[in-house]
Amino acid sequence: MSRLLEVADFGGGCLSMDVVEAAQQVLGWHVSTTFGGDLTEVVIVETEAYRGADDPASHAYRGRTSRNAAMYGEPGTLYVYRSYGVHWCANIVTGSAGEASAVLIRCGVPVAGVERMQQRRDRMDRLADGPGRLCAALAITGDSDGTSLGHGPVRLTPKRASEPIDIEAGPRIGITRAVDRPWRFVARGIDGSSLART
DNA sequence: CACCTGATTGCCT
DNA sequence: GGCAATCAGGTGA
Repeated sequence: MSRLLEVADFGGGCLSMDVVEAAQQVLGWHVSTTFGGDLTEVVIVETEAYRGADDPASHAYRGRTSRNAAMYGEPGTLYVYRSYGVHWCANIVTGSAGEASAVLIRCGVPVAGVERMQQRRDRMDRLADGPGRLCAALAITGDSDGTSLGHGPVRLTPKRASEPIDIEAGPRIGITRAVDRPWRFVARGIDGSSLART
């Protein structure tokens, strides 16, 4: 081994499993960026699963377009899209290449570079509480769409301790199709994911 | 080509 | 709680 790997093997292939399972597995993992030389990092505490062609709420439900092309890449690929023409949202591609399943990162707790994130957000709190806010705090934009979370500008790190996390499941937010699927997952007890959602 | 709809957020009344 | 910002894709004429 130890040759340059094409695909990052996150925690023993966790990202290759079903997206609904992977969305729970990545709770507690870290996402970091070093744009401008400043390290900023959060712990993932809330996710949503979007399952490729099977899922009416997925961007990939109606097939490949220029926007969702990154979803069809290898597991561990970063998919970034613009939401409502205003914000950026970051996803972790899972499953197998071509499956187009991805985990939306909805909320993170800042653990490094808090000051830098406060500058980027122009506020002191609620720095990464929401998919658009999280990308703003980490300075993730469409420029990083399609890059590898293993060796790209945006890095994903499996959690070290495998202590069980108390996971609460519920319906996904902001969608109108397949609203009955309880594919939103919140890690309780890590703190920071407790703010009201209207 | 025109119109509608979002995997959202923050500011306004 | 209401609603504007802002644009790519989906849909249908």
